[in-house]
Amino acid sequence: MKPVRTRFAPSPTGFLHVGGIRTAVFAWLLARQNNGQFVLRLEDTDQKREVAGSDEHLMKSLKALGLDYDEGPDIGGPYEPYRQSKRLLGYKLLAHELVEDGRAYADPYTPEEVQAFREQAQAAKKPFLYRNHRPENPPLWDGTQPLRFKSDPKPYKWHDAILGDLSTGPEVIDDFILVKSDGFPTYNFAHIADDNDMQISHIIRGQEFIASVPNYLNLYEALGMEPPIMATAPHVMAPEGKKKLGKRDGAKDVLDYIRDGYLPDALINFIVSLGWNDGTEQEIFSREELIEKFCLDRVQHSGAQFDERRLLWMNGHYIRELSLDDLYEKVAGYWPPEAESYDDSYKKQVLRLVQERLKYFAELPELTRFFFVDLPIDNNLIAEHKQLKKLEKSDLHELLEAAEQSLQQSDFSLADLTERLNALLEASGQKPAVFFSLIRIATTQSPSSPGLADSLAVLGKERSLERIAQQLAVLK
RNA sequence: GGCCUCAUCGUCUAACGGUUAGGACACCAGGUUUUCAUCCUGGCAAUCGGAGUUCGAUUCUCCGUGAGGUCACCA
Repeated sequence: MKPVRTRFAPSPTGFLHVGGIRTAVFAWLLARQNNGQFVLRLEDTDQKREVAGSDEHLMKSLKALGLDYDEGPDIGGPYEPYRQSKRLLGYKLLAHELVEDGRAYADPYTPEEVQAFREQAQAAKKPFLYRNHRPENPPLWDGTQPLRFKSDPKPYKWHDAILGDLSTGPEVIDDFILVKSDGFPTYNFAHIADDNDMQISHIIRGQEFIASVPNYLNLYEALGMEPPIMATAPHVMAPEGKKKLGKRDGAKDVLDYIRDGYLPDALINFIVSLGWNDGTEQEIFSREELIEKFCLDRVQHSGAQFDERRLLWMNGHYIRELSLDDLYEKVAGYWPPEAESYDDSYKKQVLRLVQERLKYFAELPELTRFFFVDLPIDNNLIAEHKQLKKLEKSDLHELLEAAEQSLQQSDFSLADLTERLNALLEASGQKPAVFFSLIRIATTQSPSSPGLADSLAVLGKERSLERIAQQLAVLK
């Protein structure tokens, strides 16, 4: 068997989103699983659509997800260059071979004339086939006309590593363009030449290419090349509606997920499990497990809707699994600005308290700000509290004052705080939802927080009592 | 319109032709003597329709229906 060499071959026309990166993940897994190579090749043959800087952006995205490639435009490799715009000579030579073999010819029509043929076909409600208009005596190809493949229409049966056996009739085979009038090859031509040159063993791509495969098979034959294994991954669908996930549906740049503090392993787990499972009830797979267990023939045949809530759950799960030290290191850039003057030990105590509720790192400031700075008193927290709003101001004041007195005696150790809070509760005859909420609001000025005793212990005596005093002043 | 592909809870999915059709996310309820979160328990919820093959179809076949893709000098 041929060594496994897979590739990801995006065109540099923008950022990478969850839908677009899935074939890259599959290809990467397959390469790692088989001790093969994963190749990055930039398909920059359409100068008009190219977006400046997106090549760098693509490479950054792959690296951020830990999808390390063995060969690529920035690191080179045995088959360089890995950028199609730098491989033009090779395509030209191959094109001339086809011309000499009588398998390619110059297209004599203007774009307008071809468009007229197309409209004719459309009006007749028939599929457009250029070969119905194939010229009898095409001009010599001088490089200024498009070069077309002279196809040999026939039915095809082939095996797709994901979808299984597929077949089509001769009616789908056409004389597609190999080289455009600007001298650049089309994707249809260039990828076949490159995959062959680069010894690619598996092509994994989206189902938008499935209709073109018979044409590719026809071209492989004309070139005398052995086609690689083909695998067609179904689309990732937009969360709303039933169409392919795209940038217009608000599909986010994967780098934005990384910036918001999604863990690469969680993203990979999520992307792979969107359409693949190992047949057991396992949901969480480490990268190593995925490399070991992933297989193309268990990839779902139908499209999968992108559900961000599931990603959120999964990321939270991965965050909870992290050790405190590891998490602390990872959230370094996410603290609220007010945290800057605090030491590692204090921030770690805070982090320990919020770890279980953190879904992604960018949430850290809103979850922890009150640990670092006194927030202004928010009267709405009491006014809109479903229990506290029923009580008179004076009653609230009385309750909080009792708390103040007891807490003044406390050493603010977690054990002492817990004991005192429970004693206070009992003495007051109030429900915890009332009494503890009041203290919690007074000391945090936040709608939610970690456990009360935990929060107070971290905040410390001085600061807690100060905040209670301020709340008392307002309740006067 | 032609051709190709697909079809199980709201979502992601499991089920050698024989299961009370399983799990996860989300949601709802209860518990862990404060909120939120975590964790635990429970609940809601699905085989697109119709024929056929079979003792028995989610599973195999056919016909519908629906959805997606494609019919570019885009990839």
